[in-house]
Amino acid sequence: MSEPSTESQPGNEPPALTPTAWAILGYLSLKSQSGYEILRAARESIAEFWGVSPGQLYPQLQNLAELGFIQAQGAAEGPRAKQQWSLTEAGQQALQQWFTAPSEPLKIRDEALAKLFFAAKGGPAGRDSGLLARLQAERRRIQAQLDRTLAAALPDGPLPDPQEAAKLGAPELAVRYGAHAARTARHWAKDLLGKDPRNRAEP
Amino acid sequence: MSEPSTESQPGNEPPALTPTAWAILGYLSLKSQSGYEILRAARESIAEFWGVSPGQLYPQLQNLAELGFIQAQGAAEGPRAKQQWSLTEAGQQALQQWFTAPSEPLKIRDEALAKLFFAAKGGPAGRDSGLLARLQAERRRIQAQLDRTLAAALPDGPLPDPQEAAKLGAPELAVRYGAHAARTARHWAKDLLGKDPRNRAEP
DNA sequence: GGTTCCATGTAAGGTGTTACATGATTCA
DNA sequence: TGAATCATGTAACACCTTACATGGAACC
Repeated sequence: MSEPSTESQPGNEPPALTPTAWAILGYLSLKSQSGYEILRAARESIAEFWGVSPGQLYPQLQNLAELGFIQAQGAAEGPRAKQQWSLTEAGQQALQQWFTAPSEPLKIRDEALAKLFFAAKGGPAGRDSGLLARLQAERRRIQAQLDRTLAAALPDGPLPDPQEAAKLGAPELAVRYGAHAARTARHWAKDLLGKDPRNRAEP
Repeated sequence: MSEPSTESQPGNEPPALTPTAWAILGYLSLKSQSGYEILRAARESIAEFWGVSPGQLYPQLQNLAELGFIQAQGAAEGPRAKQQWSLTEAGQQALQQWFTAPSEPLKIRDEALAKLFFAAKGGPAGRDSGLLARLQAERRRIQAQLDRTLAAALPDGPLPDPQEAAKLGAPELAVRYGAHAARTARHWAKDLLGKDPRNRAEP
């Protein structure tokens, strides 16, 4: 009764969906595609911080279709024919509500860090024989993965505002932003130069 | 036949245990304690990157006891009396093997990052109305959590070698190491000064 | 004696991964 | 036609979290 409207509004609660389901809506908002294409795209972009596996994806496609958030592009031909999916109006609204809602806290499972913790805390046995050094080397590998993760979320294409990013405070993110800005500048330059045949030699 | 010995050696494969089980062995290697104490300790230290929940902990205590990696300190008195556990020789060996073995890859589930990804990729609708700015602000919060996570693994107490840490290369970890070193220096100073009554006023 | 916190344990449900099964398509 | 790859789907299992149930201990 007190609700001004039943139309979903930006401030409304998003529906309760699984992580995989949100990934589906997200990818279908970019373009209509099949489940398999979503799987491949996810593996190449968000996999590091937002895992998507087939065992979850296909059931969720059915589920989202029943909820009316996505719809099959054409009638399915044959039992296992390729099926294109597209986002519905309701799905688009749900996605916007998801964007606006507060996020789940970050979850990490980092085995190398756990080992480092216990080995460093434990008796001198742990610190013998280069164990700590090797664990730290493993941590460097993990850190590289974190870099990839952040790079995936700050892609070359659409830019966060530099002034916003500069205010973020966390040194790591600032560094990352610097790298990102440099990369983007290269791309800009490449695009601009590419339009002029005189500059074709320049990478 | 070709194995030189059946005694477990540093290079051997560790037994297949769940993450919670390794946490138990790790904490019992520091001191004998009860399941509840492990739960509390984990909440205050490794929780950010190595979750431990009661629903997993108590069954795993039984499991590890059956495997002979831990043992009950005294006979259980009453059905739900407090029970102390300690690490066995076999448990200590398993832990050492775990330290030495390669680690599972880092796993992250970061909802704010996923939103940022799709909102930035999507149409201009995503970039309207300060949405991106708000998502970036959420990222700053997440970054603070990452800082806490790393701080937990580089505690004040036992130090990784500064020269090793300096070689890590990843700027974020280097920055973190700097903060850690500063904090440790403060603690050292506090300890040293504390021994001399003339310095008691100094924090 | 009742309340509060300590402490162990269980049940239910959700999430996720892997491996496999099956059918379509393509290309040699 | 056969093999490889695309594509969908399922089953089994591992793990995790939450919420709850139960009992002991301490304190008023």
